[in-house]
Order: sequence, then C-alpha cells, then structure tokens
Amino acid sequence: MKQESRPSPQLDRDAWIQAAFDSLADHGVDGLRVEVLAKRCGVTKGSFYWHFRNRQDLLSAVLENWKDGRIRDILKQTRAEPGEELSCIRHVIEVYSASRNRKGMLIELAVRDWARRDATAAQIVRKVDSIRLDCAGRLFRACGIAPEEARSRSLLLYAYVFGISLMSVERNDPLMAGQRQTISDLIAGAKVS
Amino acid sequence: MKQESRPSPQLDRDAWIQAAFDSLADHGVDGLRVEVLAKRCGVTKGSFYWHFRNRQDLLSAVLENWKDGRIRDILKQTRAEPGEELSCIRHVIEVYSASRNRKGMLIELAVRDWARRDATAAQIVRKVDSIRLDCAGRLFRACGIAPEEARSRSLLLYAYVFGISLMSVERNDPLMAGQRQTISDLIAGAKVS
DNA sequence: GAATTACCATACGTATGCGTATGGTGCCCA
DNA sequence: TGGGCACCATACGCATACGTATGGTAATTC
Repeated sequence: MKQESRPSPQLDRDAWIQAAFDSLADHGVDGLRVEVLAKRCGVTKGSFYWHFRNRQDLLSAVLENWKDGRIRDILKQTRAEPGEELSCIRHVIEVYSASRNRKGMLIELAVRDWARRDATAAQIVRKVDSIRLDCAGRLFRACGIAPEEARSRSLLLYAYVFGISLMSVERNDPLMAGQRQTISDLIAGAKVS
Repeated sequence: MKQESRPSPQLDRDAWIQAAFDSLADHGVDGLRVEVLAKRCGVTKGSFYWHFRNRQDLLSAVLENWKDGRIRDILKQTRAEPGEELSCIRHVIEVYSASRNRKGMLIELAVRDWARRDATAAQIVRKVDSIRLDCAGRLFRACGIAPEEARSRSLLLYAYVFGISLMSVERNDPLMAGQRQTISDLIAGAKVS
C-alpha cells in the first residue's frame, strides 16, 4: 500500500523535479546539473539515472510541469465574478509585480531565458503567453474595453510584470508602492491624477 | 606608428571583448567560455591569457564596456529639443521594443540574467537603470507630467520594453504594429481611443 | 526464506574547460 | 644582425560533469 501522506524517504520522479525547480530558480538552466542536483538531494547520480533516462529527460519533465502549473494558475487567477473584473486585473498585476512570489518569478525568468536558446521551451512559453493574453483580454473586455485595446493592455500588463522583475529596483521600498499603484492604474485603465 | 584604420590581423583586448559580446548575446554568461571564444576567433587560449589575466578579467571588462556604452546611448537618445520631448519618448519606446536592435536587446537580457547571480553585475545594472529612469523622467516632466507620475511612467516604459523582449510574440506581425502603437500611447500619456 | 524488485552507491571512460608553463615566430630597433 | 618583445601554439594538471556498468541493500512477494 502506498503512503501518500508521509513523504517517502525514497526519492521519486516528482521529488527530483521539485529540486530541479529550486536549482532552476537559483542558477538557471545551465546551472541545472544532475550531479549537483544529486548532491543537493543527498544522493548520488546513480539515483537520478534510475528515475530519468538522461538530463534532457529531466528538463523536458520540468518544462511540462511548469507549463501545466502556469496554465492552472492563470485560469485560477483570472476567474472573476461578474463586476469584479477590474479588481481581478489589479490583483493579477499586484501578485506578479510584488516581491513575494519571488521564487515563481525567478523560475519564470529562467524559463524565458531557456526559451531563447531552446525551441521546445520557446514553444511552451508561447503557449503559456497565449493563454495569459487570452485570459487577461477577456477581463479587459468585460470592463468595457474594445477588443483591440484589450489585447494591447494585456500585452502591456504582462510585459510590465516580467520587465519590472528584470529591473534592479527596490521593490520593498515604500516609495515604490505609490509608483506601483500609479502604474497599475495606467495599465488597468483607471484615472491616474 | 600605430595603424588604427586597418584592423590589425593580431587580436587586441578590444577584439576579444567584442567577440565576448557576441557570445554573450547568443549563449549568456554561462556560455561565455574562453576556449570556445578562442576557437571562434581562430586562435587558441594561449592568445587569450596574453591579453587577460583570467576569465573574470574578461567578464569585468565586458561589464564596464557595456555600462559605458549604455550610458552613452541613453544620453544620446534622450537628448531632445524643447517641444520634441514627446516624440523623443515615443522614439525610445520604438527603438527598444522593435525587433531591430535585436542583438543589443539579447545582450541586455543576458546582462540582467547575469546580474541576478553576480553582485558586481547587479550594481552596474542598477546604475544604468538609475540613469535611464532619470533621463526618461526628465522627458516626461518636460511634457508637463508631475514628477511622481513621470517617474512611474518611466518605470513602466523600461519595464515594458524589457518585458516585451521576454515574450515570444511575433514582433514582426503587422497586427502587432497597431498594438505597439496603442501601448506606446498608453505609456507616453496620449489618448488611446 | 529465497527470489525479485526498487532504489541507490561506486567506479569507469570520455569530454569540456580553467589556468600555467614553456616553446615558437615574426617584427622592430639598436 | 641579433637580441628583445609582442603574440600565439602546445602541452600539462586539475576539476567538473555526462552517461554507463555493475554491485549492494532493504523491502516486498511468493
């Protein structure tokens, strides 16, 4: 009988994948090395090659896992009650651009870096982006914004949240809080001044 | 007498740095290896270690070179005649978000990826960001925008242009042209609809 | 309780990459 | 014209990392 509640002392495939996400966030794809990962897991690579055919096998699994998680997350975060679409948009902006959820953003950036040099990763990023833009666009249209502009604002929204993570600004600065609010207003389409 | 017009058949320090930028754009910092670089230059690493103490020496030089180039570029691009500030802003947005200048953006992204794991790189990126925000803020204020909002719009501007480069959208799509225009309007503060 | 299975360690060969040491070659200049 | 210098090649030792082969162990199964 399988014990699912208590984490097994043995490593399974998913445990390796989760550890891979940690390494991905900290060191990027290039820093994701199986022997290093094994050391971090307290085992040797003999274990790794039991669960995975090779390094690429792990990378593919990481990508698929990331894709599924992102899609699930998007659908969850953009599900808004009628009339709550605007606050939903603001919430999405806030969740992504805040300094919390830092690890998730580091993974996001690592995957996008990955996608610049790997066709498979690029394809998955395109897919995730496509869904994100669709979901956000739906929210904007529900706010009464024309389809064309809704798509533009969606693009601006995600470009902003990813871009702001690339910039070395102090995101915990209380002075930044007001600026983030202003930017959120600009993207969401509210009045600023 | 030094020949400056004709490129020397010998490699000098700057030639190595330029080649390093190519490698940086294509493979990131982690892919910037001295033996690989030497092969690309048609020489062996014996040449490299003549011009540089070690790999870190090259990386530091690349960083400094990037910083100087960026600062020079910012000052040049944000120098606007009185009354031309708005078009100057739009021009900055267009230059960065367009698919041309692709190599420059790849280097930009590589350096920012680098900065996430290296304190020196992070410091230089902060410096460049600071100057960029100051220069853009000056343009916005010249357009009659309040200092607070000017800073927010500057932040949005650069976050957008870097973020859009992270997204795998078809930037050559003629459909995208209209959206980029709409976004440019939103950032610059023009009317959209 | 013997055999099978799941999981992991160890050892090996190969490749890549760093940094050093040393040797070679063409050019400049006294 | 011969020594010195700038520039580069070659060879070495070392470290890391991939993938494979094989051996070990604990738990499960029959």
